[in-house]
Amino acid sequence: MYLRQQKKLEERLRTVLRELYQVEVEKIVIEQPPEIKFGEYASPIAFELARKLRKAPRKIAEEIVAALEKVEGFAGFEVAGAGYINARLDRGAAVQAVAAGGEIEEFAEHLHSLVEHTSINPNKAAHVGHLRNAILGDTFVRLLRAAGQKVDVQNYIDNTGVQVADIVVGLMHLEGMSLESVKALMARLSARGERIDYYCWDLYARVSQWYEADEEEKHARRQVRLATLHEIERGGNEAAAVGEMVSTAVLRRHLETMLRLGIEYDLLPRESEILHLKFWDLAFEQLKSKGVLYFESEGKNKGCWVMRRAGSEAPVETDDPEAGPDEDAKVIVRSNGTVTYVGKDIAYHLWKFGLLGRDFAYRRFFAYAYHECWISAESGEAEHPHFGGAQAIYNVIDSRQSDPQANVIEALRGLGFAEQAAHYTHFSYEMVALTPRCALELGYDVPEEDRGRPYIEVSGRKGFGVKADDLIDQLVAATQKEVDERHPELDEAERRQIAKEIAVGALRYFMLKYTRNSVIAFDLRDALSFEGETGPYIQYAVVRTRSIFRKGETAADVALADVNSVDASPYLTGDEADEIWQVWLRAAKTSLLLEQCIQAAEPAYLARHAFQLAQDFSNFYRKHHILTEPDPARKTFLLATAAVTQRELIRALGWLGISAPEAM
RNA sequence: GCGCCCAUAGCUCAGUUGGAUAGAGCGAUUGACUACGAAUCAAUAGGUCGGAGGUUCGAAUCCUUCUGGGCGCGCCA
Repeated sequence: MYLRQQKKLEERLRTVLRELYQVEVEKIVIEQPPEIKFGEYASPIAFELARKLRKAPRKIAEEIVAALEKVEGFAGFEVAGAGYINARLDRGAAVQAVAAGGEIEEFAEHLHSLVEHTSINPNKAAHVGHLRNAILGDTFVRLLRAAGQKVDVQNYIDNTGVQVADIVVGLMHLEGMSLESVKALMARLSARGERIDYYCWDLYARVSQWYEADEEEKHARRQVRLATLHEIERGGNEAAAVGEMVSTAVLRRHLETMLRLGIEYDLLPRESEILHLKFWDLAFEQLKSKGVLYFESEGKNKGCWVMRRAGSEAPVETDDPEAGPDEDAKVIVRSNGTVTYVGKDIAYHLWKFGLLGRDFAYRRFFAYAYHECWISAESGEAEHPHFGGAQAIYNVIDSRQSDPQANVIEALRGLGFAEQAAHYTHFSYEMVALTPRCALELGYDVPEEDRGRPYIEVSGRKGFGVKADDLIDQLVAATQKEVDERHPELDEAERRQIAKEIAVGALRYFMLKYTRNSVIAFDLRDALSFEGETGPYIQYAVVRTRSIFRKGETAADVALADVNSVDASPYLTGDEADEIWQVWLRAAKTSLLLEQCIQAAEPAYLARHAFQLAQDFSNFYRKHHILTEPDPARKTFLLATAAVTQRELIRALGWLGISAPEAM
């Protein structure tokens, strides 16, 4: 409702400005006044026009207000302060509109989008940093779908990279295992109920140390690593088979971990197929023919195919032979003929946009309750969904990779795909780090020089960090304890279900409440908190509304339909009424928030909005007792207030991937 | 050396395109369960928005510069 009225007001203002002053204003700024008593919308447009029209802002505002006359849905307009134009909604009409309209008001373009997130190297357990990535990505997927977009969810698997090679080195060289004994190890772990990704977490840290441990052996050990990597890339040998087996098992564990948080994928494209299906060869031809890549015959990059780095100045046309080569250029093909990471990424992104001219084969990999997750393959099933060929893509990748991401975009633009480049979003976010205090509490050795730092980066290589499953386990244990104490009357299965929902709500909200470019200095105590600005606080508000309808022997949808027969306006004026109106106003803004979140690629806005609505409701709930209200018309209205809160909170929580339990 | 990000209450963070008196949560102090569930609510204290200039009717927000911190910048992936 709020967004629709805002657009109406915008249009009306535009018309008035045209008629009064013959001016076209590109952007009409409309905001919410600092206090609800000033109305629901405010525009400082008169200030902006003051200079152009050589007139006092207050005078302009008065003229505009006079010209606005009557606009449907608005109670009136007035001038305030030095020249603000304030608009008041017709509150009674607004309540009816909000109660009746449960649908999303405005849709962004109906694009076919592709969101890639999670993308954990399949060589160790997922940790808190990966959780931030997956939760951000999954939430954004839900937002896009809510806005009517068709979205494919992809989780890119680097199954042939150095990190997997490190695990293979660990198994085959440190542990002296063969393919058969690795199989036996996996069977043993599985029989004991141990997690393969946890085993790899420790092994990976050991291997990383082993490379560095002995100065004399260092070079030889690096050679082992490199040789293993090449065997894995080539395929068809024992190291590759071990890598394939272990990385696939770890990948399954990642999918299970994420499923605990309600996160699902449609496709797992793997690097092994990008290599073996020779995606790069096709991309290379395009890049060469369009002149994006050129062969360097001089300087430090002699013998390489390079491209101009994103953000660097276009080379000045010069005949000066002394100018020399662009030493800052990005190497895409090495002098030994192998392609770099960015090169492979360019090929992969051409595929994402349907511009490569080749496709993966596909196999079913993982079954969810309502759909299946597919994986790339060299040869696969004849029938499969269509993947790739998206109009817009979002890559959820941490901010440290902004340079390589910019280079991929630059390559697309160089190839003439300006439209695609414009719809390529590096959905970047800052890392999750541990506070030194938290690291110490978890039993890690923190070097003296690090103790004064604000935070310490999580590192899989060092085995330093909080594993995702451990964190979820701890959260579930903590919520289980609370639920058991509060609800001895419920049976165990119900209590377990509630505890799980609250734990997921706490974790997802914790990861979403920070804006993307703020580093999360992870603190276990904050993450385990269920009070204040947390997921459980919002869930609790919903539980309260459920309880009201249960006790009142009615239902939210009935309450929303009933308010139709009541004139709510008497209950919406005066100081006492402002806090009730505040609930309706906030509830009316969900569509606006959806639009803003998508436009800014920032889920945190919605997280905050949901919290504020829960807070408005809690405030209202304390002051106005619904079920004992003697005036039947007013009671109907108060019930509808609880109902609209419930409807909007459940919807917003759903987009955040958080469910609302029946009790808690 | 170059590039990107950050600095707002004791702590953790909001403040979206520049707009009215800079807001939350936690922590602190005080109060509220004989009414819909206290995982709650109310109240109080707490700020030269890192420093200095500038642009503007108006700056936490934009520009310049300095300080302090983080992250990138490879013929690694």
